[in-house]
Amino acid sequence: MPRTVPTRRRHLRQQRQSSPPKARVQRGRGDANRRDALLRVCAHLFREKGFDGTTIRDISKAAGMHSGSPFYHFKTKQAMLVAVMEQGLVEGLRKTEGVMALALPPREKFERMIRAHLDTIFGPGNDFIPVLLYDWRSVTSANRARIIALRDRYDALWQQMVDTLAAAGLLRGDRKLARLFVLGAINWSAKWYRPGGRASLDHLARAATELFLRPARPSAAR
Amino acid sequence: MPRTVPTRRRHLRQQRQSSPPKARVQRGRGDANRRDALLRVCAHLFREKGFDGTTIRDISKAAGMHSGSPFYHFKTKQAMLVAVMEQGLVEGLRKTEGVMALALPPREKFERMIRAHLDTIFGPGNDFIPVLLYDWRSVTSANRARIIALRDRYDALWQQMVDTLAAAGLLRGDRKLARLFVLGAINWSAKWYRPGGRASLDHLARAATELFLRPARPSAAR
DNA sequence: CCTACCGATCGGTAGG
DNA sequence: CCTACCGATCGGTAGG
Repeated sequence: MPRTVPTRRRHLRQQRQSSPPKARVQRGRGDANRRDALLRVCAHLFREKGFDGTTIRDISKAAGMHSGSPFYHFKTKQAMLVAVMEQGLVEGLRKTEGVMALALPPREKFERMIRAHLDTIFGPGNDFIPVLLYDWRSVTSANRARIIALRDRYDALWQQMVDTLAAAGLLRGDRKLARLFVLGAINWSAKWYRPGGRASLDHLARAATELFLRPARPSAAR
Repeated sequence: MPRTVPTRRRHLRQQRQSSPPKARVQRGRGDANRRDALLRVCAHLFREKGFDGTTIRDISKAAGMHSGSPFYHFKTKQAMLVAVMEQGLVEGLRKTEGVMALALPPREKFERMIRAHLDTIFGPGNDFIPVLLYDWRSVTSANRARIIALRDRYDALWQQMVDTLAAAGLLRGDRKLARLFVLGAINWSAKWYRPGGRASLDHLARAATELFLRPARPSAAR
């Protein structure tokens, strides 16, 4: 792996120090790539070993840096955690909005929503949302608000989906609790499902749909 | 809080050292009480701050001891974690077996099972199972087997419940996945439910039953 | 991003 | 269980 243009970068930093404070992401293109790679490493390690269980030195080593270097890209370890979660939510939100926008019957759309969510959890390199799901506890209270705002948008999409299903008679019971139970069942799969096993993600999505939804009312029913 | 009979205890330890190795729980009744209290403290703190996020000094302070003292009761911090999980499983298992033994129609029994599981998660002082649910990652591979064995018995009870429901036509889809989804939905509630809020645990159990089970077939159906 | 380093903290232990 | 303590490690920083 070639270390890209170190001279240029050092030059940019000098500029930054002498110029008035102008946000911080002023570092040039190579830095942004490096930061992304570093963030992927963080997501992967946080998922595997937990935030508290992951060392700056773990991260540095996995990213091919020396132990002090991650702090060139992130101010603190906590900032790495927050960045991981935000990136995960932004991507997941984009994907979920895409599915919600499809013109599909409720049942098919529900299955696609679940499938998309499963991909967010188990897709290759998708370690960002799992970190959110399992290390929320480690997020400082000062940092929670921004993440919660994104998360609320995610929940709103799912609530909309559940309401549609309930209105169509495909799902019963308290709608808000239904949303929480459905998402919980899927999120929990991160604990037991391993990609590459017998069941595919398609199969999981199908099984969840069968479990949660009633058959389309044929003629009888209410 | 009176410090109970320290002289007696010291005496017992002397004996233990001069006698042949005879397991380790030979410490007298006062010690056992103290150990239980210590374990409750561990469970509480592990649940709140995570295993990695909890310090021996946190534990010591909350238990009213000095920093080296917990190691009189447990060999390592890891041993505390394992003890917490095992105690949680043993108690949960006992409770669940009790419900399974009841002579009830499948639907009612399912609701009771869920209610019992919710109590295991949210009941006052019940911090043991939540630690198992959220800090499995911190369990050393050498210690996993014993916990898994207990866990398998727990899962077997639930599988039996789900199979009964499926046979009665109250639940559809892959049975093993159904068990995982149902338990996942309930387990996940630890993330969002807080006791003392609007909804009671009874309400949760009812809502989950409504969501997962179909209405008893009235006359039509297969 | 590397080098060299620091103060704080952590799990654990000896010895009583 | 207390006292006194240790070696290791950790997040983070100055300075280039």
